[in-house]
Amino acid sequence: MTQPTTDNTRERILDQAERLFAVKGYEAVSIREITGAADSNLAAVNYHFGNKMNLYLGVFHERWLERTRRIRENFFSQLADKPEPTVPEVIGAMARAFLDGPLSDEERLHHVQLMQRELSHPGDALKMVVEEVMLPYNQQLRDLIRPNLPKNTDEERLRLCIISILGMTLYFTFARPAVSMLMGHDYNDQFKSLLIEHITSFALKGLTALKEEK
Amino acid sequence: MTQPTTDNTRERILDQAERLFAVKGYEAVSIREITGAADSNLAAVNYHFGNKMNLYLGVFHERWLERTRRIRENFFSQLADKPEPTVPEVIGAMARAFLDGPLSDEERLHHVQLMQRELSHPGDALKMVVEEVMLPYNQQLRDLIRPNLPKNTDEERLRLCIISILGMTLYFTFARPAVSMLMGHDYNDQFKSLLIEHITSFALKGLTALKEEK
DNA sequence: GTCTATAGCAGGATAGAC
DNA sequence: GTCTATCCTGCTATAGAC
Repeated sequence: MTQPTTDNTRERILDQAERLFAVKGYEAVSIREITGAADSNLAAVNYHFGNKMNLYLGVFHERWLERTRRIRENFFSQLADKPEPTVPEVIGAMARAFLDGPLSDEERLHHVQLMQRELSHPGDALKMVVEEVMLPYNQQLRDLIRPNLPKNTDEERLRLCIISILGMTLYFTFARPAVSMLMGHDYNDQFKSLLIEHITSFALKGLTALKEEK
Repeated sequence: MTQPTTDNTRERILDQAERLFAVKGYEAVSIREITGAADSNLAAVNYHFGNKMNLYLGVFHERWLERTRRIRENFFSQLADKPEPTVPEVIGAMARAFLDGPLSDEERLHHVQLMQRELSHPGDALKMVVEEVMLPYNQQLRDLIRPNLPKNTDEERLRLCIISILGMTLYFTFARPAVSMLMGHDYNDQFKSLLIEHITSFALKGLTALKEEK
């Protein structure tokens, strides 16, 4: 009675596929493993998605994209009552949305890992990731920050700054095992707060480099 | 006559394995593909390395590690005539060593891609990468920078800054396709110079966040 | 829409000749 | 050290019963 009898199988497959693709990577995961974890039949993937690659793209279109929407909503809701947010407010909201936002720790990790794979080993989903998510999000961040910068700020340098800030934030997420080893402790709530604080202050100062162009 | 008749096959396999593992990832590459590209026999991998995973680890031990050594040497040689380098000199040398150092563009990309894979999808080589390379390199950077910071600088915050700077630099290397799309142009020499300049100034300013702890 | 069965193939690994 | 031949496993994908 909980579900209106609609395709539960398809959803379970998408859930498990996202998790497994994120953790192990596309080639390392077999359809057998996915359907096994989803408690469905081996043939279900081919029935619902045609083939394995299509399932992978389906994960991006039907799961990953929806998550980015939630992250972005969280980001904007933090700024909702601020018609003209300051730079630290913008950066802080961004870092919080990514590191402590609406996703569970596991979701967040999988989300960034999937993105990460496409960025460093471009595949069929990269174009979508960049054009539908990264480009618009980068632009929105620029537009929010630019009013607080000198009028003659170089557009190209501003873009580099935004990429740096996002790159830094992503890095702290996907390289979590390495960061833990380097810092000598786990990703608990206290450490996440420290990270958000660090990213905000580091990026805020970093942006001041824009004010001193010759 | 060029080579003293020693195991040329083994070396060719390592070369091609590194390239292919970096470009496609461990699971996506077959032994057949590697030995084919290396102009050697299918059985050569098993003869020289025992199995596929051992070849992968061999790539890290016999190729990847050697490259990090060259990058580090390049870094130190830039600072050789400066007994007490300033912060921008240290950061600039680091960025140059990574983005425009002793490696060819292709080598550099493969090098960072391999590292990237281990960081975001931890495997058998991660421990080695972190313990033998990242930990000591992070520490060396800290030791070079600390003398230029206030005495009471928080060690943990300094660590986070170093990780941020390296993360940013790595990001600009491995996410090259995405960065190109976001910036609207290619990675030519001019753009690399701009990147080095950007990283140096952004990181220099970012570090000033350490001076204002309450 | 779900399942079984199986085709058809590619993969890692090894044995044994040279 | 190199090569061929081969084993065996596991994969994707599909056909066809239910």
